[in-house]
Amino acid sequence: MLQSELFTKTRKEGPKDEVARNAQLLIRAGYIHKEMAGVYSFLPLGLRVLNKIVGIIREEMNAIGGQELFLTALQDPAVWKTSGRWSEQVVDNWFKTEIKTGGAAGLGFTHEEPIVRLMKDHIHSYRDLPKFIYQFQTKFRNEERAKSGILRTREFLMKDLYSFARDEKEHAKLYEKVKSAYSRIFNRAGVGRRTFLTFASGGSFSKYSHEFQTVCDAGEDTIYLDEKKEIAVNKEVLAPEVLKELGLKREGLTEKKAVEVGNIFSQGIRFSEPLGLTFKDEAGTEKPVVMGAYGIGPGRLLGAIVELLADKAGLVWPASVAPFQVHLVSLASENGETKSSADALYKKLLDKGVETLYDDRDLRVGEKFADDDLLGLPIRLVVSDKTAKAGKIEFKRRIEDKSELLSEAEVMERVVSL
RNA sequence: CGGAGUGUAGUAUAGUGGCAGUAUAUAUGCUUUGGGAGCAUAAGGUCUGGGUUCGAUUCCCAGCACUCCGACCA
Repeated sequence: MLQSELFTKTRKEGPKDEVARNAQLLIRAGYIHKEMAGVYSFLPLGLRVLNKIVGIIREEMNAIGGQELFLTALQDPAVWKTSGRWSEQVVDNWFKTEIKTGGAAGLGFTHEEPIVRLMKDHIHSYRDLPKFIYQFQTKFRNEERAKSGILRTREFLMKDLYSFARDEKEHAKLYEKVKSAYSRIFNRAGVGRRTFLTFASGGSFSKYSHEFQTVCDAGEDTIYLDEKKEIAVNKEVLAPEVLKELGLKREGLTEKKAVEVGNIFSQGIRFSEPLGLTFKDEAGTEKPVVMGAYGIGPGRLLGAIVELLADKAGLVWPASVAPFQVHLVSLASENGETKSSADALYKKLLDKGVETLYDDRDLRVGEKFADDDLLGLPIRLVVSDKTAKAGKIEFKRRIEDKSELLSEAEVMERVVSL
């Protein structure tokens, strides 16, 4: 894409109404726009990152047999009344609204109720199980306090996966599958080294749930991490008997702030029973389906990546989620020979399928490089009179300080293999 | 929901009970081109409503918005 045509502008200074580093940088770089407290729009660059993250999650969900669907954001009160979760006393962060012709609708904060009701039409026999069903859907939560930039918002995209199993034993297998899929997702998204499986409170149907916590100072959660075993315990369940059960020693744990980028939990028959999602087993006995629910917030994960990897100069994206792989920066004046060779290189990169943002703007070097650092694309290629004279192209990685002069063939080889 | 704070130009910031300033961004012209250069000109602003006052952007009250700390987070 031509940067001269990109409608978003970078800013030298961050907004005064944000403190969180993720929002500061993402707004400065033109990736997101704040609509209201806790409500953010994604602009072209931000949307590209978000879609990359969604793509990774989708691949891993499909790899374990997940089937994608798209439920509605508007929720029918009836099914929520059946489960008991329409009540403000039970769930206090609903956004509710009225239907013109009478009645009400809620904006979904999760989707167990509608998916269970939906699955009743399709699951009748043990032959119909097990199943993994998932979606990417905007969730609405009327948080009393939005904070931490895009890490905790009132409207956000969520990948929610639901598992349906015949019994606890089968459920346990599904649960483990998701656990490993999640590890792959966070590895691929570039935060794997600092993201840890964390034991958290499980609710009424299992002793623990599991969270995936990315350690960084911006995190809202406090976890106790065993760096060697690479597992952690959420502060909410930290107790001597828990540590004993998990084989952890208090002395071996360090307290860390972390962002909950994913969670997985067993739900047993909490929803299938009241809503009547049952199947007949081999003996013809009617049984409630055993469920699990598994969430990842792609937007929050995006924010966590920023928090974890960004530096003083700006954003830093792993290649797997970067909006473009290459930032081609032309330092040539308009309509010269050097400009032509930069244009030609851009075309070659596109022909090779290399996602390239081409800074073809007629600006001074300082501003161009400052923008380059801020935008955080993995590789910067510079074409200038200097490089043209040497018959080379300057190659620099965002995470390194050094740059090197390479031939076009060498450059192509490196960027195509990304 | 409890506590604290802040609202001045697109953005970021000064300042004052009496004509509201700077930087940056924007527009135009000239100069300039390896780390946000320079000169000139132009356009652009006191959150909303009430009160005190001859006069309020400034003081007071309310509202709204935003931020931070805490509580909450299925």
